[in-house]
Amino acid sequence: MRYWLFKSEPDAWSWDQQVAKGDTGEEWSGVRNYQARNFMREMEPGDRGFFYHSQTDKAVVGIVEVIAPAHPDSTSDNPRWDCVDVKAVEAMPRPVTLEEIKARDDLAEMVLVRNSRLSVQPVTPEEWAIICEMGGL
DNA sequence: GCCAACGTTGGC
DNA sequence: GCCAACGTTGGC
Repeated sequence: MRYWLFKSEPDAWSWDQQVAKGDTGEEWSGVRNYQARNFMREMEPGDRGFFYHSQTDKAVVGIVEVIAPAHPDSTSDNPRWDCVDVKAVEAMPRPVTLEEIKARDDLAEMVLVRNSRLSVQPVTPEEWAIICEMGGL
């Protein structure tokens, strides 16, 4: 099982909207970036991911699970764009902010810190454990 | 609202 | 195949 991070602008798709979808989940659609798409193609059902709010929040707010492998993105006519389906698993008891993440030496190598523009990215098991602990899980 | 970083496009 | 121009993202 691998770990990931999914970034979303809360105005476009928020954690609350994800939670409202329940176990049915929702397509992680709209990604139009090859690197991000390629990561989604590597995902398998059961993989876990952080749900990160960019812009106004700039914080990891919840955990999602991949429930369907990569398939064509229904919001694109172009067959090159694939996406996975994810469902909400649980909210972070305390959101972990970008500021807190940046303040830690042991998270300095996170893609979130090094390449802030990538919207779907891998997370190492070590990073996963640290952020879960910071978030009160 | 600004700007840096990055990805994409298109002319050559 | 290179690179300049342009558009977008996201932190500040």
